[in-house]
Amino acid sequence: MMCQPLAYDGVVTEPRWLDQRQQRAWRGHLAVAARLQAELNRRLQADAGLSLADFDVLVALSERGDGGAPLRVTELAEALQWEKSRLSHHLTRMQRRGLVGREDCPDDARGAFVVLSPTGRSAIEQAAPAHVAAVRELVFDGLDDAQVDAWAAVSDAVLARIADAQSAG
Amino acid sequence: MMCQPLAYDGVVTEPRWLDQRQQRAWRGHLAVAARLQAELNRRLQADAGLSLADFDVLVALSERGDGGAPLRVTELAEALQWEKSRLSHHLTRMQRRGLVGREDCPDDARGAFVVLSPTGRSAIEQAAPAHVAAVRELVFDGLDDAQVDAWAAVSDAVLARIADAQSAG
DNA sequence: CCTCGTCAGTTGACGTGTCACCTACCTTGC
DNA sequence: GCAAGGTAGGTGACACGTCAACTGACGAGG
Repeated sequence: MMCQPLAYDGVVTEPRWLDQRQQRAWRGHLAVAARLQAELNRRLQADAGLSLADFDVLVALSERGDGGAPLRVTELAEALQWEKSRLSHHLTRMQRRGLVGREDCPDDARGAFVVLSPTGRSAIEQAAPAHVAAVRELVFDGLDDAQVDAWAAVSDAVLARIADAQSAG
Repeated sequence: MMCQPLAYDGVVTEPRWLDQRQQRAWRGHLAVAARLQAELNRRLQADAGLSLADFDVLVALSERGDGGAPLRVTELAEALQWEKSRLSHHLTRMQRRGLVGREDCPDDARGAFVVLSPTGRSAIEQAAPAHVAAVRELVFDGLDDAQVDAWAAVSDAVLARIADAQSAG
């Protein structure tokens, strides 16, 4: 990841790169994306020994609860919007650390279930409150409702354009 | 990086995670950060053989121009807001591909200059227009001026809180 | 029942990022 | 001039992501 605020003026002059206002927003977004991720990751690592990726996997698993049907790898990948390959690698690492387990799927011999281990469950339960607090502290405590709505609208607009580009591409 | 839209409701109930509006904004931000980075990276890779990280390094170098004093590694790290270790690794990889070179620094025998090779210069000059176009297409063509300003304001507010948190330790 | 296309999931190679640590050099104070 | 501490930069180990290729199982058509 992770690119950084740069003006680009040295290499891009025609057609004009971005106007002043756009450049400010763009650099802001890049900086926020990079630092927020770094800071949240660092805190989560420091006080729970988890990465953001671990956290997301564990949250997705714990949301099914013990009662529900166990999650298939592909379902989990869908929920996380991850590539299957990335998830497979990550599950291998998490399995090595005892956070999750894999189980055979009786209905489809190709398939596999992913299950939350007791260790994984207690890790996520311990980690979540501090993570939530960090997001509040670093992000939402500094924004009013109107800003939050405006931000969401921007995100929706950008996501729509990305989706368009990909379906057209 | 890159975490994904998740509700977290299963693990976080008290104090209440985020309200509806905050959750929408948060998930939006995470999705935008992840997909925009992925899409821009993919395009840059596909049509110029560069990663976003390569691009940023090359832009920073090319902004000094041939006339200016060559960049010290630490200066470059500062400009990019990268850790020195990360930059050192990345320069090694880029050097292997012939995009940049390192030169001894006469004033300080510990130091090193980073220089843009002809290959690197032509790579960045070729890559920049399409990258700019992609940012326009995916981001700014879908936003009006008010949205762009609002977005920048949100970024500034979040960055300020992150900076506060870090200086407070 | 067999085969051909597809699907679930894994693997290996490789580029990337971080942390901890190291070396070589500079600088300051004596 | 020299010891002590700081600085510039690099290195190795390891976690993470992506791409392409692979294995084995499913499932529809003949």
